[in-house]
Amino acid sequence: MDTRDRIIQSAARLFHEQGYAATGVATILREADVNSGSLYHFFPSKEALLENVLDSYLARLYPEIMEPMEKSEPDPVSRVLKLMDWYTGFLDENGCRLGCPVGNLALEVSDTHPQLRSLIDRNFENWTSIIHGWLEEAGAALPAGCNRRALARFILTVMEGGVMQSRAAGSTVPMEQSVEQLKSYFDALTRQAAQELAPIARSA
Amino acid sequence: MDTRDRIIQSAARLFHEQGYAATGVATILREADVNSGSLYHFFPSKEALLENVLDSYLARLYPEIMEPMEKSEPDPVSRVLKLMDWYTGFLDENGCRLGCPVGNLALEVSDTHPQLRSLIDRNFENWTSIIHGWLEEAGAALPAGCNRRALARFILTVMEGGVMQSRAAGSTVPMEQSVEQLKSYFDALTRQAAQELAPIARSA
DNA sequence: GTTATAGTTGATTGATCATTCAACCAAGCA
DNA sequence: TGCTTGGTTGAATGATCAATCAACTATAAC
Repeated sequence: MDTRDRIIQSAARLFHEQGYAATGVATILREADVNSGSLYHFFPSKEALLENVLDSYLARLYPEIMEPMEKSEPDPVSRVLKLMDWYTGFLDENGCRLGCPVGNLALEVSDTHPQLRSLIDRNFENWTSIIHGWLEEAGAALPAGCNRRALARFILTVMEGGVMQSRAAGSTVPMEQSVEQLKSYFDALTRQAAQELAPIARSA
Repeated sequence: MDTRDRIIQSAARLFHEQGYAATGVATILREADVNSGSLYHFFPSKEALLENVLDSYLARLYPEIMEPMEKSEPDPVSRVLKLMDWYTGFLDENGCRLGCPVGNLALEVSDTHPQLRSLIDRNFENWTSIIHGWLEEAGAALPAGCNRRALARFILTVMEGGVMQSRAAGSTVPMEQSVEQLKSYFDALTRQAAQELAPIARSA
């Protein structure tokens, strides 16, 4: 890996573990085994470095997380449910630490750094668009009148909110309970969709 | 207001606006119009000061936000829906900035400061317990088998996740869409509860 | 009036902060 | 061989960081 990529990788890891403000440039330099001059040769500032970290997150979401999901699970609704479990598992594997690198930055820098805010937003939009695609792919498995864009947003909302509480609790319980509720909502939606398709059938 | 309270108030405001790491003690001193010796007379460290800020959040949630809600809206289900709108309104009034002071800190310091993490958790638990109480109060308006504790957690999850995305987007749309979905879930639950109460009646 | 207690003052500490820069080096090309 | 380009070195900068502390003041107790 070349110097530039090594800097981005180290910065990404440290920003994720410690946050943006709490991470010193000196620590990034040590971690990447690079001198300060090299870092400032590639990036004009610490903020610009974070911009590149966010760019790399944006570029990697689909090929590294979403595309493998598509290949391992053909049914779009099951795939969405699987994704929820994947996030819960990720949280568990890390002992309820770290969480979402983009979400962390969203709350830390959105108000004070407009440029970064917009890049974070693009990351969220990208995530939402992919899931939106899956939900459209689900076709009649979801109710016809269901706002699938809003539903995709809602899934991200629940993932981020659940992760936040689980990190604070030091336990996966809040995340699991949130996912349980979201799945119960999904159940209601798919049941409604099934009824729309077969309006004659009735439950006892 | 005495010196100690002035320090806590200024610290709370600045931590909320800029984050914990990004806020310097010198800025707090200037804001509170206090000398450093005074601050360190009351609080042994910046971290201890944040602990007191979190204590004050914990003490103020019920009397300042939840109790007024209870007094203005007697029906517990309507009250929960009203609370969602209240958070959306708060976000809007602040131009999609600030967000939840506890949520911000949860993502910034949970991993690195165990003491603070536990205090943040207590704030979330407090919030959840109050809403859990409301949902129990709702009685048969919700399905008998519904996990009301998990549902209370879920509402907090959606609030925090929605606020995060709205701050990143600089727009209330993500928050509104998330609340819309949550209300639709609530609708499904109350409809189910109504059916449990009147099992004979059927829809066309 | 004396003495203790609680709180205030603000200069000072050494560490760490992000950033700069002149010197240096290796590879490619003339 | 000399020149250019892209990258590296690491000491140095001034600002800001959290925290300290000895001196000082106001209040209350006796």
